[in-house]
Amino acid sequence: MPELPEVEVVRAGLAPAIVGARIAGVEVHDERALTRHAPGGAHFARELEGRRVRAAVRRGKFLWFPLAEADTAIVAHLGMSGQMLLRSPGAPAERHERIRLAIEHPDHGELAVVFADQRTFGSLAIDDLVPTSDGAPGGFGDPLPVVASQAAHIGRDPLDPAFDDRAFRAALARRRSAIKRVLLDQNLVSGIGNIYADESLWAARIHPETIAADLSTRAVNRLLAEVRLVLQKALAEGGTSFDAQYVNVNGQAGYFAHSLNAYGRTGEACQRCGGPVARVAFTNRSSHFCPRCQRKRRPG
DNA sequence: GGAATAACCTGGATGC
DNA sequence: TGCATCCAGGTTATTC
Repeated sequence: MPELPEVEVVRAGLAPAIVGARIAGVEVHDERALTRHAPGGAHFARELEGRRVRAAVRRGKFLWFPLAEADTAIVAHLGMSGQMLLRSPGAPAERHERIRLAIEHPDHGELAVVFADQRTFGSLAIDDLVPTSDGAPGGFGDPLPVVASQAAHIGRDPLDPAFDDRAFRAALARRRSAIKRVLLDQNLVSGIGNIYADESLWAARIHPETIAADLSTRAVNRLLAEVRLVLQKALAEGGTSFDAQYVNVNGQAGYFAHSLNAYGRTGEACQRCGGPVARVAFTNRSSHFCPRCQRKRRPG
């Protein structure tokens, strides 16, 4: 499931090939991949053909590719199973291929950027760039203070230099929801999904059902530090892959699944205390944690 | 405005 | 073997 590390691996892999490239052709195989682009496939293709890509940018799980000499960008969200793959021109269609961009790069020649998506929760769109509310760069990969409008509502991610730790602590102090739910709220802090929420809470020894406002300042600081460590480590290992759902632009899996301590380890011994890792229902998904060393604490 | 929940979707795993 | 059901989960609309 692509979360911040997986999306960043995709961005970093695409950037050398797509930045500076001219879009020579667009093939839309499945309009469901354009649910965020209301005018439809023909409009999407017409607007992109002949344009040049200026940058490859990410905030949280959103990617966008600003177009040169324009205030617009191609915005991409991978959803649960989206992939962006670099292929040779004329390469056979990928399974679940939805959209293909033919590009021409001044150094790398002709390439194909393939958007494939099994569960069709992901999408591409052409979107307006709008000024950031804080004047800082819109995301990683572009120094300009603009952000794709579809990503403007989400918070900055914990690895963003402009992330405001103090505002995050203040927001948590107002929330009476479980900390796990708050970590998944992209409006507050972006880039964290179910896997890295479980891993960060395990590392910080915080029970996922702890009310956010009940966490001490010290606990919130510890959690933020662990969130950053977990994301950076996952990024260094190429992200988390359980199956073919997440791969980099070359179709290769990441290695962080081998480093998980809580997520997907139901019944196994906790790497810290030896107790069994538990799995409990959490809204319409699951939480994994160690009941022995992630105890619910009294407020304060 | 905050909080909670359902719906969207496909394919692998599981049970009968 | 074949069919039905469950499960995975990011985002958003809806409801309270």
